[in-house]
Amino acid sequence: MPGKRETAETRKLQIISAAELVLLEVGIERFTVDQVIEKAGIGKGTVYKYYRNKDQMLVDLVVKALELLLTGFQEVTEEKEHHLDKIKALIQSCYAYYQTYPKYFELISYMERPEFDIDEANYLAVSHRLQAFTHNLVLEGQQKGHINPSLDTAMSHYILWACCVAVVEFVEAKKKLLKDHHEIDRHAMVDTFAEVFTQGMGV
Amino acid sequence: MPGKRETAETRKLQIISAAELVLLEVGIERFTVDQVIEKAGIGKGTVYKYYRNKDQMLVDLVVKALELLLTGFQEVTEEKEHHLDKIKALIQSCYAYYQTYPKYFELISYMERPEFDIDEANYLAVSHRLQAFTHNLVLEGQQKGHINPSLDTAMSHYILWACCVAVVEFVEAKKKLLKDHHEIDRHAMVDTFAEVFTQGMGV
Amino acid sequence: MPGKRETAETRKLQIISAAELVLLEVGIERFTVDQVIEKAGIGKGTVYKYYRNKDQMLVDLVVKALELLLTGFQEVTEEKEHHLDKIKALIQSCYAYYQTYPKYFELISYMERPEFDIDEANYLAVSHRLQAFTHNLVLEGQQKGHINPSLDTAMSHYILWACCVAVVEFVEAKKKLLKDHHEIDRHAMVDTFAEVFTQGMGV
Amino acid sequence: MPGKRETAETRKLQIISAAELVLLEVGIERFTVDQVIEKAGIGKGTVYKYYRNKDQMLVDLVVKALELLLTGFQEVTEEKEHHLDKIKALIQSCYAYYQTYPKYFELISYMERPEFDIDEANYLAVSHRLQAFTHNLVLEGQQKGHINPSLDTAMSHYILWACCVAVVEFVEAKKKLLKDHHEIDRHAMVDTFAEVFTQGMGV
DNA sequence: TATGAATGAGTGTTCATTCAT
DNA sequence: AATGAATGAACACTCATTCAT
Repeated sequence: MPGKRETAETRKLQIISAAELVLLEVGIERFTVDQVIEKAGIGKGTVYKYYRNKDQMLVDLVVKALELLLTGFQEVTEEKEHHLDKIKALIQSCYAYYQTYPKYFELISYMERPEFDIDEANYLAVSHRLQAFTHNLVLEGQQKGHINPSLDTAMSHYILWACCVAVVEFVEAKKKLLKDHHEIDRHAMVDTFAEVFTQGMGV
Repeated sequence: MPGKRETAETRKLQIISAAELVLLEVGIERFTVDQVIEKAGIGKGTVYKYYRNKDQMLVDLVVKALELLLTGFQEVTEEKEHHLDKIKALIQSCYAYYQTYPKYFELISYMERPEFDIDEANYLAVSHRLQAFTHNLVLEGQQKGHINPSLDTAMSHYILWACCVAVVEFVEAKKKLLKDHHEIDRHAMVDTFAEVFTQGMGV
Repeated sequence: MPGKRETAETRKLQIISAAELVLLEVGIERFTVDQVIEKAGIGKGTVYKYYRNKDQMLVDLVVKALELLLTGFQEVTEEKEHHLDKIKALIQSCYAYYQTYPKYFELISYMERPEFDIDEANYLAVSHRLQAFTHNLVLEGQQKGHINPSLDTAMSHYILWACCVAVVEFVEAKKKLLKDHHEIDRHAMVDTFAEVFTQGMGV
Repeated sequence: MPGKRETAETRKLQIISAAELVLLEVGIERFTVDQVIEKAGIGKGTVYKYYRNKDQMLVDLVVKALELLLTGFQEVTEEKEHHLDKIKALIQSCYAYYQTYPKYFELISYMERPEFDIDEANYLAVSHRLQAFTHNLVLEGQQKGHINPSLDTAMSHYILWACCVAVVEFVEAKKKLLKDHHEIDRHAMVDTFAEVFTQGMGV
């Protein structure tokens, strides 16, 4: 009985690993179940035994993507002392994440679309951890006197996260326009953005 | 078999109106030409007489959406004196726009994806006007000593625009999580965001 | 009344000239009525006043194409004395025609497809002139003792015409295979073909 | 919703049989996938499980057509001793083939159009066998002293094949004209053609 | 007479999902 | 439990022909 349970676990792992490969290869827009089963070397029906539908697979994938993002956040903030530096590092790390895993970022945005309305324990869990992490960052910053204490803590971390998303999406989307002003390189832009933002949060 | 004769102007209006209804109903992701012709009560071929392809229809739609957004920006900023107040108003206006026309906002994001690379006069024009508007806002703010002069002007307006996008997308996407803390209403969040941001840009 | 008649003639000429331009530009496979009216600068309904349908336009075009081919035949055979040389020249001229007007040749083949079964005076007329020309060539050759007199004259000219078509179509279709043996150039092939054929018809 | 389960072999046979029926009924020019699935009584998606696209179906069909043609060539030439007789028989056989399977012949021509540039093992194989067969016929004829040794072997077989195509296409296309002279029956014409041609190739 | 706006049946292709084996 | 053959609704787009003006 535990054996079967492990087999089931293994199967799901097998599927999601294949799905990950497919996603990183072709991106969410051209992601198909057929490609997944080919990569996994299993039957099509099997996928639907473990995942109610395609979207459920994507949920598992986005969980992975968010965990990776969170890990990155944790690593880069550890290295800094001052909390405004931590925040700056976090924003930069978010952009770096996009550059390394653009397909993952694409997925995260895709799954955030309102029609998804995901109600899955794993997803909610990692979302919550991400939320807790940024929340904590702001809270600690306020306790240490690095961040404006009049800012609502719960609110601040949403805004922080929003800015991370924004700077990435916008910088990339505006690639074309930026060509006209290519004296402005993207990293400088990210840095300036981080600067303004931390400035605004400071005491 | 040929239907009613209409002036070209009328027909195009009829088509784009139908397209707009479809967009507002189902969103860009489920927008199809078939739905448009059904709404408009016209033949399929007719659409392709007025629009080279589906994307051209979307361009017309996005131009409309951007013009509406820009008008909103212009109106709310006029009412303010101090440039940091203008910026704050702009950010709030952006969010209000999203609440009123969420599908339009979705469309704007959709069309910004690099694979579109739109080369249409109307689109480029309104894009440019939007760009010019935010650029000017920052520039004037710096000249009046309201905005930190060490900020690169060209860069600032990109960041400004990015933040508008961000606060909207994120606040909405996280609706679900916010339910847990619904003591935080979204407007307050937008206000705080605007506050932080203008603080960061100030002298 | 004669004025109107001439106008009608003019209109037809206008249409067919535009059609010719379109054909030579895009070929029969992508030939559309829309392109014709654009080139001609006239209304769509007008075309259907003068031509029952698209195929009738093609008939007029193929007549033009066949007349051009015949003219070529007449010119190159005039220069030769011996009738086997005339035949050889005719075969070579046919290939040259294809090289100069491939789209016309394509059209001729297209219109020869059995489902067309053209019953149009102009087409039958030029077909007949072509037939008469080759018929005469063989007949004279026989009278002068250059061509085997036991060959049925009426039959020979069909065969002659068939070979013209063949050598062209085949040489072109096999371009790819010929690359493998590109020591065999196409002109040499045409020449050899003409040689064999005249040899076979000789006394 | 999924229909009967069949072996892959059976299904492919079922599809290609339906495709064959469609081809023989309406010809290559009006051949559509929709007709095939209707004839086969299967779903549209099923076709695309077995054939990447429409063209791949046509390739399978043309392979069948070419094999049939080659078999005919082999049979009729075996019965003859002298190589010029073999060639004559081959030309006649080609015409007979056309009379029996005109739509197949049409298909063969269609697929030879340069834009196809088929890169499929089966097709290349049968093409090569056909090529080898005619090449060998000429080569042996030369070795036995039946065919003019000064003729380039590689070239001759192209010409031979070209003539086969020609005599068929032309004779049929000119059916209408022949009616005027219907004292000339088509078989006699083919015979005469074969006569002239072998005469030309002889020593 | 001339127009040209309107049509809609077709066209090849995709892919998430089902269910008999 | 695992399969994978089968499905068919969708999709964007074309173009010869019609007919009200």
